[in-house]
Amino acid sequence: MSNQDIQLTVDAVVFGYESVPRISVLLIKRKYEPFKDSWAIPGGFVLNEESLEDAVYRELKEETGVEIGYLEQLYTFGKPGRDPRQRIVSVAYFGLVRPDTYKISAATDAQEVQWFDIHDLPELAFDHAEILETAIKRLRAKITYEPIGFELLEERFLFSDLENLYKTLLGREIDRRNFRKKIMSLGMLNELDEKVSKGAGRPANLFQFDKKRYFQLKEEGIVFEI
Amino acid sequence: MSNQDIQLTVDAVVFGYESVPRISVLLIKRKYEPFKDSWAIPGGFVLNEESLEDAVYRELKEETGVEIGYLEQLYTFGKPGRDPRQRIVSVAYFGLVRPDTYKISAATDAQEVQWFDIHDLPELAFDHAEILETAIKRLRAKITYEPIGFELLEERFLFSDLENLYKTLLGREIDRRNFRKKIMSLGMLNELDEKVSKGAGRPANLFQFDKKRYFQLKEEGIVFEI
DNA sequence: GCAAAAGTGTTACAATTACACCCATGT
DNA sequence: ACATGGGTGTAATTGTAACACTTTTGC
Repeated sequence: MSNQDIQLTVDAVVFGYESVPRISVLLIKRKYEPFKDSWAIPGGFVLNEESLEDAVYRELKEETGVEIGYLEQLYTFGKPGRDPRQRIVSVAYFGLVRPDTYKISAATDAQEVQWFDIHDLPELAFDHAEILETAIKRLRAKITYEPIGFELLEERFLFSDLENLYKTLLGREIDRRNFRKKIMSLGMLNELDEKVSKGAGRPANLFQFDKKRYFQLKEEGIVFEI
Repeated sequence: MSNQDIQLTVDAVVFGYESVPRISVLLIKRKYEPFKDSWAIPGGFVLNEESLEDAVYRELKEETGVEIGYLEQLYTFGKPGRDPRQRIVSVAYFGLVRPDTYKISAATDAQEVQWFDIHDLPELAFDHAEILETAIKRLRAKITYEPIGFELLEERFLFSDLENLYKTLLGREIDRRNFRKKIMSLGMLNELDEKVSKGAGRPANLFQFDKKRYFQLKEEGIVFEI
């Protein structure tokens, strides 16, 4: 009927955030040809009876041990020749994980898995550089109009963490006062009654993103926007 | 290596605009099972050596005669069971055509091809209702932050056409004066020295979208936004 | 001369930006 | 007491929203 010899894979571009601060991405070192020993985005073939999302979760778990918190479809890459052996079309996803997951997987170093600063990347296999670039663009754009930044922070976080995340990701200075006013005026953050000291300086309050409230507000047509 | 029996297709959700006004979408009536005689989004199998985009252009041309002006990837649909016979993953695209193309293809009615008002749709085959819904959402969202509306109008158009397009697509009234001020302040439209009369009322000026200027402004960080 | 659509400005209000000092803690 | 990061308010500017009358044509 269609005389096709096209294979289907999924790839997962997973980002993390450390308060160094840096945005990092999870890569694996390939064990087999082609591109043996090159770094690559984790991923693999989709099984006959599993959904694309299931395939991403499975591959990611198998290859890196990471369980993802936030995941969305990014783009489908299908140029002939992107894999030197055969025609492979890959549905790329883009995901975010919290620092706790982050540390665990960096420790689970049995396989060759590593977090890389997105500003200090190795050469990548296949067209993975392009995929990664697409994902970074999406991430940067998306934190300004959807509250996905919180998926990169611990559940309870300092306001300064949020601020630094935005500064790092947007690559520019942010006015602390205005940023705080804006975020607070959205009414999606709960201020907790707990303070944390980072060793130096005045202890800071912990905050929590209120997902329920966010969806309520979204219903009412109020949109997240920085 | 991967024991896959997944087939890959592309689908093209193509929108047009008539100054009735209505937004319409191009559908075909299926000739074969499954869903024989149902309406469906045009599309088909990707050939082994062609890119996904090439496949969309080809299928669309073959099935509807339409040559697309604007095309972008929409989303990839891959749930098992979306095709009753076999596992098929479909990369959906979303496209826009100008009214001239529009009329030609509506006339080229040899095959069962038809434009449907997006508010008056037939039952659709497979999961095509979901695909179409995704595409409509994207279109609605996108005209507010990218100048793709112009791809639905003739190259030279009346300001009122643009206004009606936005009114129709956004489904709400627009203040004519504010809309004009805003669009004009972007500096992406050329006002031509030609007037057109629509039978009744004062003749209106023709306008043209200045793509070069748009890309210049985009470089400078000025963004289109309504 | 009247019906129909095009064209145009001003004012009130809301949102955004710019900007600097005091506070609470650890050492 | 000083170094460090946390927390806060106001004024100027800019952008957005609301609003109605005049102009040009066809009939």
